[in-house]
Parts: sequence; C-alpha cells; structure tokens
Amino acid sequence: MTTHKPHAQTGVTAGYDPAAVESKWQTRWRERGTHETDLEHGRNPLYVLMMFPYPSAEGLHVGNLFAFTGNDIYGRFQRLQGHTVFEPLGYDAFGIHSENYALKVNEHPMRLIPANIANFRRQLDGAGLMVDWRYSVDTTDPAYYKWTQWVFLQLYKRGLAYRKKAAVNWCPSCKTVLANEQVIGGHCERCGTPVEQRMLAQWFFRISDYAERLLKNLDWIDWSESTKLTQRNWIGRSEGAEISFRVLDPFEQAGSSTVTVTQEIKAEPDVIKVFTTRPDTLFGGTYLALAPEHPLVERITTDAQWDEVMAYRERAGRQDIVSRKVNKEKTGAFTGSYALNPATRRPIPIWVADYVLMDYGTGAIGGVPAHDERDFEFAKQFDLPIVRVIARQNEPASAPVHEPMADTEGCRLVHSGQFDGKSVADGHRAIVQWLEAKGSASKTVSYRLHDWCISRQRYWGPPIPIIHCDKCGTVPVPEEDLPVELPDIPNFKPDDSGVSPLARHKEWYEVHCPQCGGNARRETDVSDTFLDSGWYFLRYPSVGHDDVPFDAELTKRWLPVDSYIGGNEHAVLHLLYARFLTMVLHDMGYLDFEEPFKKFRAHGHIIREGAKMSKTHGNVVVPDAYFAQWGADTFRTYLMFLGPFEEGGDFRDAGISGVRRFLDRLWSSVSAASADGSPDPLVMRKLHQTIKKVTDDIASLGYNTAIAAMMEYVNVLRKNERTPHRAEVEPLIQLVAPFAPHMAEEAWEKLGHNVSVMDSGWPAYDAEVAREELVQLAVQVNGKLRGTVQIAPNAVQDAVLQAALADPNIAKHVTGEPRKIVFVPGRLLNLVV
RNA sequence: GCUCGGGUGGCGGAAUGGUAGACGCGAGGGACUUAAAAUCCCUUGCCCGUAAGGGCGUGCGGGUUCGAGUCCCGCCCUGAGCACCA
Repeated sequence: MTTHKPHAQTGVTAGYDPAAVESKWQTRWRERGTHETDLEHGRNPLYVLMMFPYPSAEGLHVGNLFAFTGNDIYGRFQRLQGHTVFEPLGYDAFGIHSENYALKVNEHPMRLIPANIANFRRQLDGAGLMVDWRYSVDTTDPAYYKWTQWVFLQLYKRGLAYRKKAAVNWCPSCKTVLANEQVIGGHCERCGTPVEQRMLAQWFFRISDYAERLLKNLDWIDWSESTKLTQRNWIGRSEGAEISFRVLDPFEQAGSSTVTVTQEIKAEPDVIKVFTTRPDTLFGGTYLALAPEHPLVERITTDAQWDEVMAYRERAGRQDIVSRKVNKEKTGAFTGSYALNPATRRPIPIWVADYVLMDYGTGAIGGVPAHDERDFEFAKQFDLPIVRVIARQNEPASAPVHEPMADTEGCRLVHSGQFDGKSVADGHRAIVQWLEAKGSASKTVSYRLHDWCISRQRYWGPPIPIIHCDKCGTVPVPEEDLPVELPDIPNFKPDDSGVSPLARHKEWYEVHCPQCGGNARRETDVSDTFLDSGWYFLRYPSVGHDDVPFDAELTKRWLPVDSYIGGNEHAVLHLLYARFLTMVLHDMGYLDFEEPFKKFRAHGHIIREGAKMSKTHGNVVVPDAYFAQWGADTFRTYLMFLGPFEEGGDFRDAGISGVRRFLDRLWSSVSAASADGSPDPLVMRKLHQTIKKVTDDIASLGYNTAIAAMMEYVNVLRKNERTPHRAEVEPLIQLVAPFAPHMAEEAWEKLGHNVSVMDSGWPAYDAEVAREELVQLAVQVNGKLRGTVQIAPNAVQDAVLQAALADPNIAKHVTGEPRKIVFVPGRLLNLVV
C-alpha cells in the first residue's frame, strides 16, 4: 500500500507536460506512419474532407484551426469506431489573395507560396491533425493544374465552356473580372471597391444549364439546411410565363391618339418577350420597359426619341453597378414606340429603364404599376396610367390605388375582362391558357443563377488551355500537351488594359496552331481560383497517379466524400461549383456519382471582440503562442468547448485554464490509476452514461457537450481523493483521444499499451451498467415544483403518489382529493387540485 | 425591403413540452504555505426569511397546455445572407 496520496498531489508541473508529450507523439506519428491511410486495402473506408486553406503569409489563424479541429475530431472518432479514415489536406494557393500579397511585398508568388506552405505545414502539424500528407495537393503545382486544365477541356468538349463578349463585373482596383458570386452588394469581395461594368470577351461555364438539377438534388442530399437554403435562393427558380408583346407599326400607332408617325413600316413585326411570375396581372400592364442593353432598343426607337434614348443608354452603361443597383430612383426614356397588350388589345408605350436587368428573364418587363412596387414608382415618375386588376376580399374594384399591392391570398381579379372575379391562382392559369391558345404566351421557368465567368485577366492562375488561330478559330490545347505552364515572368502586375499580364509576353503566347500549324496565339487569361477548388477532392486519393486526373479504382472506393465540414460562406461559391463540375464529369462518364459530398455540415465561426474572426476585421489570433503556453491538446479542446460547433463561439483567453485543468486532472487520474481491487459500480455507471453521451454528441458534432460530459466524469472519478481503478480510466482515454490526441497516446502508452490509441477501438456502451436504480422524480402541485421523491425509475403512479404525499411539504399544498393527476414515469408527477 | 439564425446568471454556454441555469470561467469563503502561485474543498440567478420555506425569473405582449426557454400569434433588439430578379 502506498501511504502518500499521488492523486491529490500531482499538479501541473509534476505531471502533465504538454510540450514534451506533443513533440514526442508528433515525431512518433511521423515515424510510425500512424496517420497514413491504406487507400487500397483499408477496410470500411471513410473520406473525411475539410476545406483546404489558402496559405496566407500571416499563417494559419484560429478561425481555420477551429474548422480543422472539428473535422479532425470527427475523423478520429470514426477511426476509433473502426473505419479506415482518409483525412487529407492541401493548399488552395492560386488566386488574387496570393497575387495581391505578392505585389504588396514586392516578391514573386512562385517564391512566396512555398514558404507560406511550409509555415502552414508546421502549424498544422503542431495542431496534431490526423492528416495523411502523402496525399496533399497544391493547386499551383503544374502536376495538379494540368488536370484543372483538363477539366476545362472536358467542359469545352461538352459545349459547356464558351466565350462571349459580355457586360461583366470589373474590379478597378484588382483590375480583373469577378464572378457574380464574388460581388458582394455591388462591391468586390476582395477589396471592397465598387464594381464596374465592362464589355469584355470572357470564358463562361454553362452552369445555368444545370440549374434545375442543382436545385432538385438539394431535396435529397444530407447537407445543413442553412446551406441548402442559401443555394436554393441563389439558384432562384421562378415559375411564370413568357408573354409576347407585338410592337405596333407606325400606322397602328397612328390609331392611338398620342402618337406621331415617324417610323418606317416593317415587314415582320418585332415581338418583345417579357417574363412574368404574375400573368394574372396582365390586364394591368400599362407600359413595357426594356433593359438599356436590350437588343431591340435601337430597332424600335423612333427618330424623334433617338437622341434621348441613346443618351440615356449611354449614361446607364457608364454607370457603375453599385449606383445602378443601390440608387432606387427610377429613371428611363421613352422609345416613341408602342406595343399591343395581348390581354387588353390596347397599345402601351415602350420605355427603356435601367431598373430592368438584361441578365434576368428576357431583359424586358411588362409594367404593372398597381401591383408592383418598382413599376408603381416608375409610373409615378413618368405619369403612366395605374390600373387596378387585383382587389382584396372586401375591396371594391374601383378602389383607388394609393400604393402598390402585391397580395395574392384571398384576392380576386378585377378590370380583367372575362377573368373578373377569379382568384389570383385561377386567373393566373386561365390567362396563360388563353394566351397560349393564341400563341402569345408560354409557361416558363426563370433562374437567377447566371453562367459562371471563369476568365481572370491576372497572372496567378492556371492558363486557360485554348489557342486562338486566325484560320481555325478557337482550338483547345490537345490533352497530351497539358499542362500549359504558367511562365515565370518578373513583372506580373495587372494593368487597366483588360488583358492579363501574360498578354505582354510574346515568347509565351505565340504558338503554332495544333490543328493547322499556322501562327496562333494562346489564350492569355487564367482561370478563376474556384475552378481549382471545384474538383480538388477528386484528386486527393489519386495523388501520384500522374497519368490520370483520378484513378478509377481509388475513386470508386473513396468517393463521393462521406463527410465534409466547412464554412457557410462557401455555400454559393465553392459548394455550388463543386456540385456542378461533379455533375458534368458524371454526365461524361468519368464518375459514377453526381453529388460530390454525401454529407455536408456548416460549422459556426469564431467571434472575437464582437466580430467574426477574419483578416478584414483585424481580430485574428494566431495559434502558435497558445500551443506554446497551453499545449495543442488544450487549445483544440478549448476551441471545441467554446460553444456548439455548428454555431461557433466567442473567443477569449479566459476559459482556457478550465480546459487545461480538466486535462491535468484527467492526467493525474491516469497516473494514479491502479489495477488493484475492482472498479466502483457507481463510477462505472457514470462511465457508461458518459460513453453514451460522448458517442452521441460527437456523432452530431455536439463537441461542447461531449467535453462537458467528460469533465463531469472526471469530477466523479476524483471524488474524495479516491484512487481510480484502471477500468474506470482506460475507456476515458479513448473518449478523449479525438480531442486531445497527444495526451491520449501518452496516457495509453503509460497504461502499458504498445499500439496507438487510435487503433484501440471505441469503448462499448453497456446500457445495463449505465442504468440508474433510483431517480429523482419531480412532484408538482398545480404545475409548481413542491418537492422531489427518490424512487425507482419504473415506479408506477400509485407508488409515486404515496411517496409524494409522505413528504409533508408536498402534502401541505394538496388540500383534498386531486382533481387530476398527470404522471410521466421516471420524470414527474403533477397534482392538480 | 426580403430570407434565415439568435436573445437564458457577472461571462461563455446546458436543457426529447416535464425539477431552468449542466459544464466551464469569474467571484466569495476555507485548507495547505512564512508568504504568494499552483493545488484541494465549500458557496454562488434575484428578492424576503436565522432557518424551514416562500415569491420572482429564459427580450416584450398575448395565447394553447395539467405543465412553455421550448409550440402558436403580434412586437422589439441583434447577427448573417440576398438585394430594382419582374
């Protein structure tokens, strides 16, 4: 027998030394290949993916680490549960981030990135992630982007990549084109500069062709609801009708009292198609409005109105997107022409207005001032007629329209000819049917999702593998010629020319046409960094297979990804693009699945000083100092203890000490553990309750409550300075291993095991051991708690009632026979008197 | 403006419609120490009461229910996203 009390006396200094333990195990893991996954033979494969970081010069910050740790815990948990877990990580190192930083510090990204990656790797290893680094990717490595270019070529082959001159989002500060997804409220996502419109020839991917499928599959994929909702809204499906308005020729217009004839007669009448979700309001359409960029504007503008319309169009085009979108004041110009409202058979004026967007619907609208806020404002501004065609239940048809009314529920059609009195829904159907029969309407669906512009007039990206030949036109680079390597040029600074810095390098872009051999020119734009990240998860298992983008066998075995956890800020960027590219590769027969991520969970964000931790808020914390002071295990556990993983948490230094204390105590219990005697049944009961709670909580990412449960157990283990039994401690080490892997390894070894704790399995839960003999059952009188009784959990009502009334304090509130008794076995008794 | 989250002690946060505040921080008291740190133990929602006990409490106002932090209706505040999308 020992006379000293090792348990009570083991303090921090004497016992747990994280610095030593962590460096020892990081070395050992590397030497033993503990984190190496047997991709070919591992049983029960499970692919756990985390969003790969952009390796910034500032290094890994706590926001990144929070996400990685949450993923790592899940991966380790699954491994302990018997899966062969593949948990790779790489670097998303191309893109404007890196390039701008390189420009700022006046260094070349080709030199800068490797140093940043090395620093990240040091930090990531310090965090104790279970990453198999043999399968890492770096998007800037030609061996990787060779296949990014290959992906582009597949889309090109499939007719899903096309080039067109289009009004695109141009950031005057970054000097490049941005995708719609990169424009936040009219400003550049990167630098916050107001985005301008420019007409440039750009490469696009036809993601809009996949809008319906991208939307439909959301119904069955197991993703966070919030992420799915964001994608649904972004895809923005609207059902409605396309209605044709015939432009009147001048003679017809002459019939209208307000018009002077100046136009020539056209052989074929022009037709303006309009998209609407409210065909039921068609009788209230009192004008048409075209987007300034609409192709028919020039044809229909009369001589008298020509100058005014052209001037207006020029102004609208020059205006940057921000003021066009944010400035809600309605402007416009009358074209001088009229169109026939197919419902009322009356001529209505055609206007040009910049509140009509060319890239949604048909670029033209039928103005219904009475029932649309914007049309109402426009009609007020230009004194156009406002006709009520929808009325609420008790509203007379003649009620004046003081403000636009877009209600549909309980409303009926008025001033709508034969459709008067119909409900909005019926009127909608009937009017479309009626016009369809006449050939002037058809049911359609419109999406807000636009094609993905992937051209970037920058340097730091994979060149788009296209060659422009005067004779042959656009020629794809033959696959055997990939990669088209990005040249190492000293001056990569972008300029205002609208073309990439690569366009300043003749020696690079002058090539022979792969088809005719004549003189030709390389495409000098590079592709969007989201193309790099749109398929990286396909590459990980096949790293090393240099002759294919992804090996068929390995892909079959490991994909689709089983678990993906990442930030919701990528809901409409990366996560939508990855789904799209996967669908395309599936349709081309390269993949046998069409959704890349079986399960996706959005994690929360670390808040510090009231704002999300990010570089833009200037509140980032780098983990290194915390690792040094507290240990990586403590810091990992602390981050997960801050709050629910899917909601994030408030970062502050206070609180870390509590987690460290928990690990210290756990450690001293391990140190004190003895194999003598037998375990305490009460402690074993709590242990099995803890096993259940921790298992369930980790599976549902409830890391904070899993940690709380383990803390509770450690408190029980240590009660009254007792010496814990080995059997009480050993399973706890396995439970804590996902959170504090270094310490768990050390403790496991200390207890005499010579395999990694990660290969020791997960403790089995025994419901019988966990069962409570007595529960504290609440007794209420009229819904107010008046006491509790200690009783068997399966006690019947009468037994509980008897026990309750034996308590004088309860009895004194019960006067006479209860009118009603509510009994919930094992929980509560409520007496209503 | 629209959409989706969220409002619980001094703080971070727990609570399948069933004992609100688990766990942790902080604070107060005590043990150990010459002392401090560390460690260990106790207390800790607010109010009345020596106590037993009682009253009040989950942003605000209503409602449903034996019973509401949890469900319903109407507000307020706050975070995030979208934003002239026809």
